[in-house]
Formats: sequence, C-alpha cells, structure tokens
Amino acid sequence: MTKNECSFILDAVRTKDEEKKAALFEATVKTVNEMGFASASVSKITKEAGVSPATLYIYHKNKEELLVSTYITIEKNMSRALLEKFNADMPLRDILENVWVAMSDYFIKYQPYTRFAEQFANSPYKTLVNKEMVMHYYAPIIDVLQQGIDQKIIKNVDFDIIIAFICYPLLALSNPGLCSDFEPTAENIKSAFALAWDAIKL
Amino acid sequence: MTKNECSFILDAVRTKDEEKKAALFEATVKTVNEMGFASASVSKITKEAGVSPATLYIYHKNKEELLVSTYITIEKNMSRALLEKFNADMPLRDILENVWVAMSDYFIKYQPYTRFAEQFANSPYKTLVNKEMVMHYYAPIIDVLQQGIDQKIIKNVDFDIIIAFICYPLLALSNPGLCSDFEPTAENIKSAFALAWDAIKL
Amino acid sequence: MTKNECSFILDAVRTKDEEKKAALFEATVKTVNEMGFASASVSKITKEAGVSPATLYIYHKNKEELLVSTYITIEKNMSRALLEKFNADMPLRDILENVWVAMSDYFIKYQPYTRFAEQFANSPYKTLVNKEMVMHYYAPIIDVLQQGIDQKIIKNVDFDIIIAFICYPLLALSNPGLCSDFEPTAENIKSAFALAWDAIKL
Amino acid sequence: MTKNECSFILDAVRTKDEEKKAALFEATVKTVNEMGFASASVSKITKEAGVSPATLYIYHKNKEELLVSTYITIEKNMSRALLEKFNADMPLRDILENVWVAMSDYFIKYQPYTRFAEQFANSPYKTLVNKEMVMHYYAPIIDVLQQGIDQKIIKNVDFDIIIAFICYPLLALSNPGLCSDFEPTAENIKSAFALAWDAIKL
DNA sequence: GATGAATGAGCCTTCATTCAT
DNA sequence: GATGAATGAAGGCTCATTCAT
Repeated sequence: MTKNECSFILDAVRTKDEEKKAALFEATVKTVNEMGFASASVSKITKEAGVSPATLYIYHKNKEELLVSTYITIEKNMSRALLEKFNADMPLRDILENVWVAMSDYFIKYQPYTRFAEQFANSPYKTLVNKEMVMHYYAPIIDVLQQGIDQKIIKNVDFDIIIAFICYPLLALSNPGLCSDFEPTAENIKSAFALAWDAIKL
Repeated sequence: MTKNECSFILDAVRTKDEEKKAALFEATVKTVNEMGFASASVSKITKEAGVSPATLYIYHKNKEELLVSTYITIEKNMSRALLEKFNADMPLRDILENVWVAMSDYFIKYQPYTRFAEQFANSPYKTLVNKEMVMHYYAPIIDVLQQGIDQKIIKNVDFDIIIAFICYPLLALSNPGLCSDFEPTAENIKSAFALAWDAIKL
Repeated sequence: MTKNECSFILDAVRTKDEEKKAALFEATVKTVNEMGFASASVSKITKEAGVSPATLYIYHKNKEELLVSTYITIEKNMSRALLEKFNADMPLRDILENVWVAMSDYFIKYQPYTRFAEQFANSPYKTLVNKEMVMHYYAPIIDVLQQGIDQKIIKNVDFDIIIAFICYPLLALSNPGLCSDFEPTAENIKSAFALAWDAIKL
Repeated sequence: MTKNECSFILDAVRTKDEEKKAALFEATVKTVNEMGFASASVSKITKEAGVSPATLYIYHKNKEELLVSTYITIEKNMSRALLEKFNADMPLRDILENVWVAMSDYFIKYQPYTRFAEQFANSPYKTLVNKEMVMHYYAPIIDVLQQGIDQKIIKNVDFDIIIAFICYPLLALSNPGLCSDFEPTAENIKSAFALAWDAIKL
C-alpha cells in the first residue's frame, strides 16, 4: 500500500489527535466557567472532554499548563478575529468603530471563551503569562491608536488610559453577570461606541 | 454572677471574637490573592489567620460562606468609603469627579480588597450574591446619575453603559496586573476622569 | 473536676495517640515485608494499621519519613536490646559470645523488624539515614572490640573487617530466605560463634 | 529469499535485538539502584534504555519478569566469572583464596550488578526465584567445600554456617554504603580472607 | 469559644499495560 | 520488531469538615 493509498487513515489518526486536544480545550473552558477554578478538577475536565485523566498529560505537562495554554489560545483566537476585518485605510473613528463591533461580535459569539479569559486574567494564574507577548497579538490596533495620538486626533494621555476606555467598558457590557440589562443589539453597541469615542477623541 | 459583674469579661471576649473574625477576613483576602481560589484551602487560610481550622466554623457556616461574606464585607466597606465624602450639592461634574477620586483612593489604599473582589466577581461565586443588594449600597451615586440623564446633562443611553464608563476604566487602571505603566498620581487620576466625563456627558 | 480527677482521661487520650503511632509502625513493617517497597502503598499500610490515609500525615511528614523513622526505631530498639544484657566485666570472648547470642535472640524474636531493616538498608532509602548516628547506638560494643585490638586479643585489621565477621554471618544465618536449613538452636548459635571468634581472634 | 540470502539481515536484526535487551538490562540495574524498587517505574527504565515502554513487552512478559530475569542474569554472570578461573587442583586454602579474590574482583568491577542483586535478594521478589537453581550455578565451589568437611580440613558444622562466613563478610565489605572505610586493595582483600579461612578451617 | 486529632472523599499525577499503526 | 497514544487503576497527599475535649 503506498503512502497515498492510506492517506485517509493518516488523516483519521491526525484528526483524532486534534479532536482530543480541542475537546480538552472546550471542556476546560466549560468546566471552569461552570464551577470556577476552585472546583474544576482534572477528573471533571477530562470527563467532560470524554477522555481519561491520563490522556490529559499526553497533551499538557500538567493542569497549570492546561489552563495557561487555554488562556493563550483564547487570546490568540480573539486577536485573530479582531485583525481579520481590520482595515487601517479609513478615518480613525471608523477604524475603531469596526474594531469595537468586531470585539463585541467576538464577546457574544465566544461568550464562554471570554468568560474564561476574564476569570483567568483576574486570578493569580495571570502572572504565568507573558503580558508583552499577548499585547503583541494586538499590535496593529495599538499602532493605530498611537498614530491617533501623534496626529492629535486622540487625547495625549497615558496610553493605559486610552486602552482602559476602549476595552474595559465593552468587556463589562458583554458580561451578563455584570450588565444583565444591556442588550447587545447592533444599535446599542454603536451607541456605546459613541461614548468610547467621545472619551478618547481630542 | 450578674451580667454586669462580668461585662468587662464579655467585652474582652467580644473583642477577641472580633479580632478572630477580622483575622479570618484578612487571611482570606491575602491567601486568595496570593494563590487563587484553586489553592486557597481552609487550612492555609486559618494558618494565615493564626487560628485552628475548627475555629473557622464558629464564625462561618462553611468555606463558601466565608468567601461570600468576605466579598460582601468588601463591597460594604467600599461603598461606605465612597459615600462618606459624597456631597450632592455641587455641579454634577464635580460630584462625579469626587466619586472618581474617592474610588481611586479606595482602590489604591485597599488594593488587596479590590483584587479579591475582582477575582470573586469574575468567578462563579458571584452568582451566590444578590446583585441588587450590592447595588443598593451605591444608591445615592446611581440616583445622581439618573438625575443627570433626566436633566439632559448625561447621555440618554442604557444605564449599564453609563456605569460601564464610570467604573470599569478606573478599575482597570487601578489593577497593576493590567496597567502596570499607569501611575495613579492625583494628576493622572484627574486626567483619566476627563475622559470618563467626556464619554457620558451630553 | 481537678486535674487529678481526670488524669485517667488524659491518659486515655495520650494512650490512643501512641496506639495509632505504634499501629502505623507495625503496619509499615508488616506491609513492606509482605510486598516490598514497590507495593507497600500508603493506603495499604494505613488499612493494615486501621486508620485513615490522612491520619498518617498527622504522625509523619510523608511516606518517606514514615519509612525512615520506622527503620531508625528498629535500629534503636535492637541496640537497646543488645546493650541491656551487655556486661564488659568478662573475658572478651565471653562478652562477644553474649552479644552474639543477644543478637540472635533479637533476630529471631523480632524477625519482621530485622527483615524490614535489611530490606531498608539494602535500598536507596538507606542514604537518608545518618550512618554515624546509628553506629553511635552500638558504641559500647565497638569500644570493647577496639580494646581487644589494642590488647592484641583480636587481629589488628581494618575495623570494618572485624565488624563484617561479627555481624553479617549471623544476619545471613537468621534470614530464612537465605539459610532455610539453618536451625537457630542455642547449640547451633554457639557453634556459629566459634567460627566468628576464630575469625577475629589473634 | 532463502534463509541464507538474508542471514546478514537477520544478523543485523539479531544484533539490534540483543542491543535493546542489553540496554533494558543495564537500564533496569541503573534505575533500581538509583531510586529503588518503589520508584523504578517502567517508563523511567525504558526512558533510561532509550526505548518505548511498549518495547519492553516484546522482550519481557511484564515488569516483574524483567526484574527477576535481571537478577538471574546477574547471578549467572557472577557465577560464570567465579568459575572461569576456578581450579580445584590446589590446596583447599589456595582454591578458596582464589574464589575469594575473584568474588571481590566481581563485586568491584560490577558494583551496580552487585547492588541490584543485594536489593533484590533482600526484597520479597526473591521468593520468585528458585533458590536451588541459583545455588546450582555455584556447584563446583560448594563441592570443594563439602570435600573440605569430609577431609576434616574444614569444621564440620551446618553447611549454611560455612557459606555465611565465606560469602557475607566479603559482600558487606564490598558495599560502600555499609563499609565506606574499607579500601579493597589486593592486600586488604587477602587479609580479610585470612579471617574467613581461620573461621572455617578446623 | 477554641482546638488538635481524625477522616472519607477527592485532589493531581503516574502507574503498568495494550493497541493500532 | 517497534512505537506513541491511550487508559483505568492506583499512587501519595490534601481537602473541607466534625468531634471530643
């Protein structure tokens, strides 16, 4: 049998591996969201993923690494989603509005990922992740904001302040546990952006 | 022996009680901040507090109730701090700026409490707390914002949006893990408030 | 109730503790002898001792410390037994014969302790025990041998050689797994000592 | 393809087999010596040997059989080494001195094998090995000792006693963990033999 | 009120072994 | 023959909680 003849088998095998890894990722997010880090044990996560506890250790060094890699995967995933439709050839307000809408879309579409990331980022696990590396994923957006400051379109204040008004209000609004009344319709998302823009624009 | 005769003893006992309860509170905050909910065990918390594990159960029904009551204590504590200097007899911008500065003062002075509250609020434990009850602590501030909307000083958008721009940017800026570059000087705090005001003002 | 009146209760409590510690000691010896270090798990040892696995950790830091302390206890116990009847006011041959008989008595009476000690001493665990400290238990016997050398009653060879002929043949003979044919009658023990004496005497 | 045509291949394969088997043997000895039976897992042994855990099961039925066969291999190896230079055409004392020196040479040259064998022989694994079979390897030496008894050159005591004075002192002296001070120079080895001979000679 | 001792249940991880390739 | 992936079972240890004192 030539390599070609059995390629479908190889595919099957490779697919299965990726499936297990993906199942562990999803199970980690789901379990941690449902019961928090305090109760999300390896046995519960692997049961949710449909694999043996021992199998986890083929894909991850230990539980900590599983949690960290789950977080990093989400951060990568989200930055990719934001940058996919990113287009810098527009007025700054429009660029940022598009980013704002893309963020909101992501937060809604991937609610569980977002909740996990929030829980992780507000726990001591966060110290295990290199902050610069994560920020690097969002470089184009950061660049465009810096240009806005240089061109005197955006207020010339500490950069963290700009970020704080661009990211966190929307994060809060997308969190049903915090803002249960806010309905994330396209209209509401846009009217929320108006506030963000007013905040940062010069 | 009458109640009077031993009142000084009761006082002594009562004092001791409060001391132990306070020690448990502080130990809970410290331990959870240092190692997260996943590792903050009863034995570690009580060791940090300098009491026996059994003693915890005199003051709290169980571990969950300890965590919840710790969170509620912090919320009460913070709302009291905010409202202490609250004065509604001023222009709305000044009122809110004072609240903003008071919040910042609290976040800085009680960093550990704030970190604990954030960690708690972003975990499933949060569902154990009645949200309305907590919001009620901040009623005067909410009232003043609602009046601002009614008087067309503040944008007439979903109330959650207003909150999102008043609370979360400052919370993010006060989190050294998120905004390590931001220095919370009086000046920086005030320039950050300028953005918040621009965001919500009509 | 005065302290005197309830002393029996305190005794009861203290006794119980010692009982648990003793039960763990015996269970460790028995379990390791029956199935070796490879299979003597904490759960099997504690089941044999009639206590919860968690209870072990009240009395010992961890499994390793349990094994080491069990070995040291045996070594202390044996040296005490040897020195109990030790009497240096006799001709050297008689002194050593008495020690030889006492050793043999101990090996037979406390077969399980001896087997455990042998298994331990021939494993890497042995490196965790301070050799000098253990040798110190047997100081009087060592002294008498050294005097024998000085007085030219015993051959003037490397001290380890003397020890090797005084201890290890008897240890081997007392090991049913090695010398199943040897019957440890008083007569056989004495005739074995004749060889040891001929070996070391000048 | 006939057997002849591919014999060179078979040779290659056979060589490879023997290499893997030998690697497993060495890895077993090394790993058990370093961490004892309690920690010497299949995965650690096979990692040390540079093969997959699954490969172990091609050469051995299971872990127990690996350990037993490792022990038997060592016994065979040692008896072969002792008998290689064995020559019965000499006075008994010289015969035994040669055996003594050969034993010592082996213990030193193959320290790790000796340590493994000691650890094994002092563990319950020993019961899995037929003692007579092992003793049979050393038959010529045993015969010569028996003749010594019959010819009234050696003391007429229980045979186990003779063995105990011929084997165990030297085993102890060759164990650095027991006799760290003893230096196994040719001279020291010979002076130790003098004691053994004095012990058994009539 | 306060505690050290005690525990069954569960923790994270590794075990010895098998199987598809 | 050789292997990496997979696993149920078990490893050592800590958990949250109770109880006798």
